[in-house]
Amino acid sequence: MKNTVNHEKNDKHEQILRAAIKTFARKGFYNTRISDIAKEANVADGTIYLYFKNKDILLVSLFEESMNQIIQMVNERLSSITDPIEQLRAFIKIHFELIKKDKFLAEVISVELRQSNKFIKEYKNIKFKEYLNIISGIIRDAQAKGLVAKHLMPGIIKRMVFGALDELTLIWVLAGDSKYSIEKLSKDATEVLINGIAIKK
Amino acid sequence: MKNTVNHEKNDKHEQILRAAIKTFARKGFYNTRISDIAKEANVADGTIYLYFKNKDILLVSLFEESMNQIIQMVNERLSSITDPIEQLRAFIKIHFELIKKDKFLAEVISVELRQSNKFIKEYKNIKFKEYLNIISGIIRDAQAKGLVAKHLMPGIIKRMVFGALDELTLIWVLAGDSKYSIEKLSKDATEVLINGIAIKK
DNA sequence: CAATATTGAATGAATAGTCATTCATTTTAA
DNA sequence: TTAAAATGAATGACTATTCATTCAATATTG
Repeated sequence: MKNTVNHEKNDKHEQILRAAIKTFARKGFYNTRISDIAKEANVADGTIYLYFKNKDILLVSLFEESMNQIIQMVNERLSSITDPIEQLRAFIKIHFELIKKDKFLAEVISVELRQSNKFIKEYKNIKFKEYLNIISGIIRDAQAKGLVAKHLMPGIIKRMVFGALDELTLIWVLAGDSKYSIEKLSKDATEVLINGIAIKK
Repeated sequence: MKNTVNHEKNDKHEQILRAAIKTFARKGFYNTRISDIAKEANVADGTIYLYFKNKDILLVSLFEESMNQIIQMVNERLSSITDPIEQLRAFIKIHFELIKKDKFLAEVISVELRQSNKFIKEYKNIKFKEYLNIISGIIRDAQAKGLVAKHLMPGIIKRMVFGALDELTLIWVLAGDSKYSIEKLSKDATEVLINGIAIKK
């Protein structure tokens, strides 16, 4: 018997996730019907429940699986850099690259994350914390090397950095007009954040 | 006839708004039932519809009326300051003061604003833009006075500043533990943002 | 090699609830 | 007394989830 087609990574799971991302991005989690996702994915409503326990879990899976990929790729790219300030620069660069690569996903994460963190029971969003901790790790490293003032708290700085980047993400994904290019956003963000955090020479 | 009680700013209107803020903060807009708000406000479900056209409008009114007050108070406080860098410093200070004063409102605005901006039809949220434009106004003024680099775009900077402050707001209102005090958040935010934006002397 | 049986993925109509909004009725107060 | 305000039960629309059924693909059998 030849290798059967079905031995490759199950198509439907991915197909439904992509449809969910696209639909949540367009209409938001609460305004999206399971039937909307089913239609977008070209499957029956019931099929979705063969792959995801319920609508909440669909959103959670979407976060988890996406954050996993993002974290892995960020860590990979940062691992070849030793200077923490350069790492922060790279982090910002990668953040915007990812947004540009998957606008729908960026929109879902940016718009739905807060709601989800707060309202989906049992969901602690470890993966999101892990993403934020990449930033605080860089800051701590920089402080150890005397590149960032010791009195700034990494737990606060990571949130400021994320907040600033996330807000810029939002204007880019929500603006129909591309008033600001990703490149300009990335450039200004890098300049302000590095200037703000690093000790001037 | 003496001034009747009803001639003062209608009690029920305010009563319902406060109940809505409290309930939206606790459960989020989509998970809040009109009956929840009614119960919190000690009125009947139907009474809410005498004061607000529907649930969406209730949220919109909440934003509008709150932002009006906030904008007025910020403008008042900034008007006595001439140095734009000092204005930015004051803006951040006031932002955190307001959060401390009304935690529920801060939470609703921070968590629901994105959703609402995107999904409530017809609602352009002029008031929120007005708030952001206070920041860009300060930046433009600072640029004119040579205190901020000309190549930074005020439309981008205002969003970075807001994003950073808003994310810090979020950790404060969502964290049961007060891991970071408002004062520390305010202090670190001010330092990083001013350092990031202002030209060093 | 058929013919038949088994499997389980996929379907989508039906269910079972939920909740925003309405409005006939009651209460308030001038 | 009467107009306005308030009430809350009833309505009607909406939708997440279920599950009996279908059917294509694979396995079994003679």
